[in-house]
This record gives sequence, structure tokens and C-alpha cells, in this order.
Amino acid sequence: MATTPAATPPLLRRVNASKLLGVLSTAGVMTGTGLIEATGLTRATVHAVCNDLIAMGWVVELDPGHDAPGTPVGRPSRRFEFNSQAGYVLGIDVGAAKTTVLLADLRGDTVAKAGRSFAEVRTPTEQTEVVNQAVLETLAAAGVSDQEVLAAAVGIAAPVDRDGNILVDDEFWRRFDAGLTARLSELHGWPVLLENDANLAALGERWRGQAREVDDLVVLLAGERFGSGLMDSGRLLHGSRGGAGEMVYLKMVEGVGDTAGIARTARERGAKAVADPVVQTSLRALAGDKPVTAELVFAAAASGDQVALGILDEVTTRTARVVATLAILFNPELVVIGGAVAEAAKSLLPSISEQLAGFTATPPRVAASSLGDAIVSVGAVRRALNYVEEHALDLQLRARRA
Amino acid sequence: MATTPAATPPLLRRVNASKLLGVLSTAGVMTGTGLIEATGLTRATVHAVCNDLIAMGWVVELDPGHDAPGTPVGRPSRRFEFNSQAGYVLGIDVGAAKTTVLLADLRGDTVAKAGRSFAEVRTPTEQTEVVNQAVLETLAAAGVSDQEVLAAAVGIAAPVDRDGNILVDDEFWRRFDAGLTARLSELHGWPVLLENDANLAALGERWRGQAREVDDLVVLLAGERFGSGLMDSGRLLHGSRGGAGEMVYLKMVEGVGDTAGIARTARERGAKAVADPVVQTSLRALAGDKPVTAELVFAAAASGDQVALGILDEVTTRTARVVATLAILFNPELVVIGGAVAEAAKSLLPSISEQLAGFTATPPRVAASSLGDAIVSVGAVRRALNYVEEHALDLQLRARRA
DNA sequence: GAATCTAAATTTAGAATCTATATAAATCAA
DNA sequence: TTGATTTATATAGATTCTAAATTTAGATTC
Repeated sequence: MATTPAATPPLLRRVNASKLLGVLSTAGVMTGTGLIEATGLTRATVHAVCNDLIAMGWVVELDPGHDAPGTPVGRPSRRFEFNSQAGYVLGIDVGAAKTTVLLADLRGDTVAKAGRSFAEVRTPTEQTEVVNQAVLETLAAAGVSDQEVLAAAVGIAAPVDRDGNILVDDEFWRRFDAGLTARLSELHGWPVLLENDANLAALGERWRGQAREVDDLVVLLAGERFGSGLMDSGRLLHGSRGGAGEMVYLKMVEGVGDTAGIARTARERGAKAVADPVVQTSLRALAGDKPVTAELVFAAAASGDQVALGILDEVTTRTARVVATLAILFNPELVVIGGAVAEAAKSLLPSISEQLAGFTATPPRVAASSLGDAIVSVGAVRRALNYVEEHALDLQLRARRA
Repeated sequence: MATTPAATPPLLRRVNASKLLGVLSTAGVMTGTGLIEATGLTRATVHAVCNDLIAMGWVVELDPGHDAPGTPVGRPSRRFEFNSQAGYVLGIDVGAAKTTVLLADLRGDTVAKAGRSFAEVRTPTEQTEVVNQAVLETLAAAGVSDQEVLAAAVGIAAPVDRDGNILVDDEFWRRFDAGLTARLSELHGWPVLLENDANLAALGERWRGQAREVDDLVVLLAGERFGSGLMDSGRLLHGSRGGAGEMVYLKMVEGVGDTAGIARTARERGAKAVADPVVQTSLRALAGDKPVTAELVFAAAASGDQVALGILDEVTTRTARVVATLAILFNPELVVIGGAVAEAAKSLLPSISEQLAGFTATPPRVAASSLGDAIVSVGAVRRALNYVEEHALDLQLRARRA
């Protein structure tokens, strides 16, 4: 009947241990005195908690020594360090055309990376197999066993609710294998979390991107697809069925913004240019036999092609309108634009910012992502680390450094 | 240095007392055994906590008796009840044209109500004075003293951030007195919380309106103004400067949706109708000397006036578009339409719902508010009660029933 | 009316945890 | 070697919980 268990004395230890571990996981080597200051606990408690954490494998004790660089007086301190090799996490980006897998230690530092194209993939089962190959590659490269992996997070281009379920069954989201997470978990034994790719992008940007210290954030993912991750007060928004931030149905972004849309527009304009020999464009040639990709359009624009430039101008104008709408409705402090289109949009950020000022009373800052291709997989690593931090004191470690 | 204080044994009592009080505040009379089941605590702890809460004034003990209606066997139970008269809260709606004040007990039941028009108000100071008159009226009517008031919440039609500050300084939001909360607090001694009116409407709908049990919610306030309150996973969104859900700058709602916009449109159409005697409309007469209000348009539409009906049709079409945009971006389970326009829109809900289905994969339910005029003030009461619940164990009560 | 039954209340003992204080340890400097 | 200094550890006391034993208050039975 009771929703949460009763608060008993061991809860105190849990709370204090969790807090101390949180401090250690972001700081470097710390002494007992340093932990007293950082946590507000007394010396006796700090040492008791540290002893517990060392026994569990979360913390390693270094040789005693002095902390301050000044005159070393008094008994040397015990020195504690978060054991970043106590386990590993996987961040997996399952995109439309390819997958990216990051294996990271508990500090979040990448220890191995792998990617695979989905070009040969025909069925969902094959897709899962390809993802698994990339996973195995990272584990082998770093010499990490399944027992050492504490969690994995997978990002997909579909709405995912708070419980990691895909509730929307729709043609737009049919491209991936709904059994992916169950299959990976079954094969390897580690928990696999599922999350929307744009949401993970938001986590990534806030952790290691442009949005550090930012609590109210919109990340616009403009790459293979056009979507957004929304964060209010540091919390991701999901909506009732995981659809928060999705824009597939938004009229204003119809067909433009993602790379497929750009390529299609380029093919049309290229064909039109064939009929009008006055217009000089490299897209005309491309419209024939070779497939026109968004990358080719970016390249053409970079070398001054007028038609390509016109297409990108249109893309950024539409992007600006979307940013304005999101900025008005969510009032974020910052909007980060990520994905393949981000690179091209970078030079247009000032004009987007300028347009924004006219639309809202408190326009957000606008920035381009610097995480590039890894925007989703880095966020997935962060998601997996969040899970580990939440469950740290319940997890059984198989530590390397003891 | 430490952000939160260390967890010490007294924290356990706080946690358990808070949980038990939460159970009692929503349930009716409860026995010790009932509380054991509801909280998961042991009998000894339940009684210890109850004794504490009785001493503090939050709980009253009734004569012992048997709970179950069956054969009464064994020692009679002690019976506990939340002391809903332990204090009172105020919910204050400061609108553009008037203010509504609710005085409620700790269960949230209204014990007094008052309203005042701002028609005679010229300055912000005068406005505060009028609000204060309404407050005094409720206190006098219920015979409640300032000492018994534990908190008040004020709703205004402007962005308010999480700390209750108005950060946006803009012509749209200049209508009220920025010193209102400080003044009330100074006059009466109770804490005064400030919050955006649409956000309060969302709290109100979730508490006592159409959105009970709904965690992902949008409330569209279409009355004196057009704004929305957004809730994700039961939490209100604010954005970085309190602007989340504001739509003043949204092109798609420009000038229509609020009552002032409706009145203006009506005046224009009325004037046009004067020039075209073929059109039959009561608005023509109204366009002359008397001021045309939205209420008159609603009334005219109700009696079949074609021009008025045309205006309302336009309003609902635009409303539908806004609902669709919010539904796509936030993926709520439910959209509640409240405010003066809500009544008129009620009959058009089915068609709005229908349009929505074409726009989104998982369209939300759409409902009209049943809280009427009180939508914001009821939410303000809920906001104040939330504050009281959060701070219950720190507050010094001046109980009536001891 | 006394004994018995029952469920609840209360008391007691034990465990976990914290703080505060006292004691011990390790290092440098004189 | 002794003293100063800082840190680590041990001990005592307080708070709070659980679990088990005991008491209590009313209903039922003999």
C-alpha cells in the first residue's frame, strides 16, 4: 500500500554515501578534510562512508599524502579517488543510416568507439545484429567484459516514453527494431535503456557540449531527421507518450530541415536547372545518374554554387522559424543546433539570433553543437551514467582496481 | 560548501512525519492500523509520529473507536484526523479587469470568497489597495486572523520565474503592481508567492478540474488574455525566465483569442456592417456609442447573429491551430481550455478534437474547463497549499482546534 | 460477574546511524 | 628527543527505527 518504504536508519547512510560518491565522481583525488568541506559530514562519518565505498569497489584509496602544496605539517591525509574503472557504460546511437557506439569508463571518458553502416541492412533483425557487432568491437578493443558493463543506453529517432517504451506506432518510426534493447540485454546481461535521440542530444550538450550549466535548454537535431530535445530546470520533457519535442507533424518544418529533405529539394532544383541553361549550378550534373545527397549540397554551397546556397538559405530561414517557436513556447536560456545541418548553419547563427530578437522578449542564446557526429552517443553515455549513479549503491561491482 | 545538510537521524522523523501527514491530509479519519498500511511504518513509529503531529497542531485525535463496520472486537483504535482548521491559505487572481480572492482551509475547501473590479483603478498602488480590500473582506467574513493564514499565492498575467520573480519587463506585462506581493506580505505577515496565471490554471485543473490524475497537461487560458500552462510529469514548466507557455509573441495567435481581440474584431466588423445594410447583425448597433465587449459577441452568437458566429468560428479555428501546435510539441495527455472563451468554445470541442487527429499521431483529449471564473484562484489555493505542505514541519501553527 | 478472546497500544531491547569529544598516530621542525 | 600540528580512530551519547514482549480496553463466553 505504501508507495515508498519507511525511512529507517540505513537510509541515512545511503543518502550520505550517495552524496559523497557524487562529489568524488566529479572531483579528482580528495582528502578526508576536503570531503568534510564538500559534503558537510563530520570526519567520523566521512571515513566510515569511504570505508564502505572502498569495500564496495566504488572508491580506491591512494597512498597518504598532503593535499596543500604549502608547508606539509601534521599527519598525512588518507587520499580517496573515484574508481572510474569500477565499471563501464555503453552509449549507442541507432540512426537511420548508421550506428555509433561509445564505450566509456565511469568518468565518461571514451575507451573505445565503433561505427557501422546500415547500408546492407534489410530487416530489423539484421539491424540489431549490426549494432551488436559494433558493440562487440568496442568491448574487444578495450578488453572489457560484459560483467564490467553496468548499463547501456540506446538513442533512436522515435518517441520513447519515460519508461523506455515505444508507444507510437507509425510509419515514421518503423525503421528500427523494437526488440533491439531486449535482444542486447539478453545477449550481454547488462541493462539497456532506450531514449529518444534528440533527448540524448540534449543530455550530451549539457554534459560535454555548449550547454554546460544550462538548465533550460532546447537542442534542435537537424540531421537525418528534424527533432528536438527539451529540458526544463535540468529535466528532460517526455510528454505522455514520449512525443515531446517531436516535430514531424509540425506544418512549419514539413519536408525541409533534415538531410533527406535537402537532398530531395536539390534533385528538384537540379532538374529545373537542366531546363534553364542560364543558371550555373553543379547540382544539374548531379541530378542525373548519381544520387544527390545533402553532403553534396553543403559542398556545392561551400564552393559558391548559387542554387545550393539558395537551398541552404531556405533551410536556415525555416530553422529560424522553428527556433523562434520553440523559444517562445519554452523560454530556454539556450538553443543548440546539432546534427549534419548544424555545420552548414553555423555561419548563419548570427542572423538567426537577430531574427529571434524580434520574435521574443527574452530571446535565447543560439549555438551550434561542437559534438558533431557524437552528439547522440555522448548523450547516451551520459544517460547510462545517470542510471549507474542512481543505482550505484545497489549494484554489485566486479572491480578491476580494488 | 555543502549544498544540502548532512543526513542525521532527525531527518528520518521528518521524512516519515511528512509522509504520514500527506496521507492524513488527503484521507479522512484514520486509525493507527490504517496508517500502518498506508505508510509502511511500524505501529510504534506511527504512534510516535502521530503524537508529534498532534503536539504540533497538524493532527487532532478523536475518541477511540472501531474502524471496520463489522463486529467490533479487540481494543478500540486511536483515531486521527488531519486538522484542516490548523491554518488557512489565500488564492488570489489578479486579472486585467478584476481580482478574485479565495480563502480556503488546509483541505482546500473555500471558507470565504470576494471579488473587486479594477474599473476605478488608475495606478499600481491603487490596484494593490483594491486587492487588499478583497483579502480583508474574506478574512473578516470567515473570522480568520492573519496569524492563521499560512501562505498566499497570487496569479498574474505575466511571466514569473521559479523563484517568483518577474524578469520580463515589457509593455504587455505592465498592467499590475510589481510591489504587490511585498506589500501584502508586509501588511499581513504571511508569505506571498507569485506565479503565472496560466500555470496556476494548470494546477487548478489537475487538482479540482478536468485534469485529475493527469500528469502531462496543457491548459489554454483564453480569456482576458491568451496563454498556456504546461505540465510535464506533474511538474510545471517555467523556462529560464518564467516565459514557458507564453504566446504573446506567437504569430499564429496574433490579436485573436483573448476577449480584447474579440471585441476589437467585433467593432471592426460592426463598422463594416454599417456600410452594408444587407447584413443583419446586432453588432452594427453596438459599434456606435456603447463599448463592444466579448460578452456581447458571445451573446449575439448565442442568439444566432451571423457576424458574431463568424467571429467565434474564426476564434475556434485559431484556437484549434494553437492546440495542435502545443499538442505536437508537448505531447500532453489532455488539453483543457479555460477562461471566458472556453464557454463559447465548448460546443466546438468535438471539431477541434477531430482536426487534431489529423495533425498528430497521438492526439490529446480536449476538454473545456468546468472551474469557470475560479480557474486561476483555485490554482492559487493549490499553490499555497503546496507551499504549506512543503514547509509543514517548519511552520509554527496557531491552531484553532487543539 | 469472572474468565477469555481479540486487536490495538505501549513498553522494552537491540541495531543503525549520526555528532561530539577524547585519544592515538604520523610527520616536520626545533 | 621533544613539541607542534594535523589527521585518523575510538568511545560515549543522542535519535530513530524495528521487532518482540507486555499491557490495555472492550466484547464475548461461561
